[in-house]
Amino acid sequence: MSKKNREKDLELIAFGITLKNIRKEKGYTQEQLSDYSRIDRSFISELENGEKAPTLLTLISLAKALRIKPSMLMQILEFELDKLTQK
Amino acid sequence: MSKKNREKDLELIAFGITLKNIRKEKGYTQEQLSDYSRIDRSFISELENGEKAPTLLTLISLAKALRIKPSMLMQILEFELDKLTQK
DNA sequence: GTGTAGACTGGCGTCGACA
DNA sequence: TTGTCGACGCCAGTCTACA
Repeated sequence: MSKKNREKDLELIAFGITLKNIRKEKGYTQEQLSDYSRIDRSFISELENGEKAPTLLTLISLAKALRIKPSMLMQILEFELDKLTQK
Repeated sequence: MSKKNREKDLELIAFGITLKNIRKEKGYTQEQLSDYSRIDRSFISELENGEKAPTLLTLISLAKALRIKPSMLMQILEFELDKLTQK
């Protein structure tokens, strides 16, 4: 549809917030998470800022590295998304 | 690396099974799900057969079309994945 | 420790068609 | 109704580098 005004998707913003929060709770740096998940650090940075959309496999890799279930990650994402859409 | 005989990822197989099961439970055809989610029908077919990996946005679109929470979809995926890895 | 930019490769996702 | 095929655009994801 109207992709002219490329504003970032709220889902990606919510995912970024979720990822960053969990990472910090676990006390990891982006670089450590990159090592554990084998996802490029610069890409993790972009994910946390809601600039890119991960694939399912990337999502699962990150969840594993964070020792959290993907479904739990999605639950938190939904929670963050609610907060964003209520504003 | 370089697996000549590209065996499919178990995660994608599990996702495909999950997607197909939920779709059938809702009584949708691939074409109907395609209309609701605005994902190409041929791509949905490939997803159900574990041949492709969806992005997070595609995953959420499909979940919405199926009137199920993404976190619930992931829970079922984890269940199916357990069944696959136990064999 | 993080954000970003550029260049690059592979694969996500679309479209049309046919069994 | 679904699987698959070919063609293709665009973006996921990598890598290097710098503030």
